[in-house]
Amino acid sequence: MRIIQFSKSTSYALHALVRLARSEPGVNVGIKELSASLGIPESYLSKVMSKLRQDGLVRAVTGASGGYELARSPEKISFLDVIQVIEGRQHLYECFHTDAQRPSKPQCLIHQVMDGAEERLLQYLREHTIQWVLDRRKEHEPIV
Amino acid sequence: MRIIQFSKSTSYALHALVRLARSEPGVNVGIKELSASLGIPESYLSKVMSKLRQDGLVRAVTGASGGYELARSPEKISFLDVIQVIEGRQHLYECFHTDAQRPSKPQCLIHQVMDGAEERLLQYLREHTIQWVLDRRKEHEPIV
DNA sequence: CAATAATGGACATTACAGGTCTATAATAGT
DNA sequence: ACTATTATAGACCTGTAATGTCCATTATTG
Repeated sequence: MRIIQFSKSTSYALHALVRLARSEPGVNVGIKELSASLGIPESYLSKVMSKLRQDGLVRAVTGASGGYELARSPEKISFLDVIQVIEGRQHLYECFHTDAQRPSKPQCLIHQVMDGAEERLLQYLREHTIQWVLDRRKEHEPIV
Repeated sequence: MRIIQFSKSTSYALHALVRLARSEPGVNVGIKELSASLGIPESYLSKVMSKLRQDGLVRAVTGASGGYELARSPEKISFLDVIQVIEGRQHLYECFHTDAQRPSKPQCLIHQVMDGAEERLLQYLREHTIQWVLDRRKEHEPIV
């Protein structure tokens, strides 16, 4: 049965963004340094970073001494932002009979419950940002 | 990237359970009737029902005039129960570096956020049961 | 014994996650 | 201008999971 779990790419993206948020502003971090410090395959991480750039979460500079930096401040990048870029914006649940039988008719009750559950999930992810991680990070021993 | 969405099987299972909950107690509903009334391929639905039986959500009787019935009352079957049977009990998130580098060490902060989000989701699914659907069903026109 | 019905296994198909490699374009330093 | 550096986009490969079908077996009722 389908694995209901965020992809590795999401994990990669989140860690990369925290890493970028920790570097001096205005300093580009190259894919080599990024992948080495996080332990992620370089060629694959570059795909993920490309996607983050296309969706406006990071800026990229090509050429010597180029690299990546955050496109906006860490408190403006929520977990939900990152997840939606990587995983897409599909809903958590789709009734097997949607589209076919009811074009935008009132949802069935099962569907309503699932949408309610999704909203709880999204709300929490919306409320937590990269900055949240940075703040907590100062307190404990620096895990990530 | 991996689709973060419940499988069709989960949708099948939820609809089937609501259907069983609506039938007279003590009456077995056969796979033919079940699949016909829901519009689900019979051979595939039987797989799903088998799984529900193995995990104790329904009882099955083989042989003539056999079929399925709920193993316990609808208010004791939560959405979470069903989902965990079908999708498994994996966590919504796994850091790409778990196991390998930190055997049961304190989670990284990203992990903590994701676990928090998961808990909100699970809580909502735990609070909504098959009976919840039956109750609401009486009010509106019977959608599902 | 015969008809009915669930079970379990094998199997086919499709899609996608994860990953690699390469050619191309852009940039900084010499 | 040349060269080294770096991101980008594309093609390609592999394994695995979701969906679904089919069949042989087992169990139950009449």
